[in-house]
Amino acid sequence: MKVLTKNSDYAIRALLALAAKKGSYLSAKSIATEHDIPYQFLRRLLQEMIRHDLIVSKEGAQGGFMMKKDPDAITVTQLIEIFQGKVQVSECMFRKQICGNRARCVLRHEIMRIEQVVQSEFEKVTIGKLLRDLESAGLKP
Amino acid sequence: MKVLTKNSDYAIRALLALAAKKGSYLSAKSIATEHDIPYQFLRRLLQEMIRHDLIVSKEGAQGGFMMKKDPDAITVTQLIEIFQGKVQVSECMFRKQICGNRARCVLRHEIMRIEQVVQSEFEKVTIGKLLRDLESAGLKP
DNA sequence: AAAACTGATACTATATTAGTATCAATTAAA
DNA sequence: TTTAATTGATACTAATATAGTATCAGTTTT
Repeated sequence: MKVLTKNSDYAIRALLALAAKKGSYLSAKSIATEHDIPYQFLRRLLQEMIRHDLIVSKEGAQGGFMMKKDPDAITVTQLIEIFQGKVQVSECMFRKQICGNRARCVLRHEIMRIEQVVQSEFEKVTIGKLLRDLESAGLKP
Repeated sequence: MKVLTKNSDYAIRALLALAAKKGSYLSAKSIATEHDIPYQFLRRLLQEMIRHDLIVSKEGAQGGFMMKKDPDAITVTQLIEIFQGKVQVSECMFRKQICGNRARCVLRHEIMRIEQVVQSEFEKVTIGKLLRDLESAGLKP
């Protein structure tokens, strides 16, 4: 079971790069080569992040992408939701015979509790936090 | 992001059925029809669970499957590991440029911490617990 | 005008998940 | 002792998700 797919993985890395160069434009190409992310793949991810208002772009030569949203306000949960869909333990694990009536389904509570825990753990991790962790270790993203 | 696939979902439901009828054999067919699980699919899951010593089988007419391991000793984590592989947040999210040296990678700690939380949450949920929850709600699995 | 870019979108490849089919061997019961 | 009900083993197909590639039009700087 893999929690983060390449989508989210690459997106996080690209955001770290942009957050580190806050205020200036980075081209998709430079991010792709520096972080070893497939170029066209990355471009799609960047565009998706524009649609979600995390970053902005500038077209043309010397153009590129720049951070828009506060890195501390971007959580891993959000990125997972964008690129892998909302975290859900099971669509409804207890259907039909077992759970004809959802309201009565005690198991749903258990499952939903775990969903909450997983989500809240990922919510603690923001791009800003990851960046500071990296910097305090003397690594640049 | 879907945490439980059909594999695990069906396996859990089958185990609940077996745990409820502890001591007697239930055929794959009866479990499949009662719980609306595709018959041949279920058979493969049951065989996999035999290999992992969770249940035993008896061949021939009136044969079937029976609980072997204590339901309280079967965690959802184990089932996820059997049917979806070990829980891992990312293979190694921070490779190459960022993390040429794994030991130095502070982010790995963050990621591994979340892995631990996710796993331990699922470890709290055993088949035994789920069964009792169901029963105390007046539902039979 | 050319080069360096993004926007949009279509396409292919690979892996995972889900489900089906088949045949041999075993056991209980008619 | 034959038949029906079952598991064991395994091969196969279908659907979906993930990963990656390609192309062309439009924009901006040089």
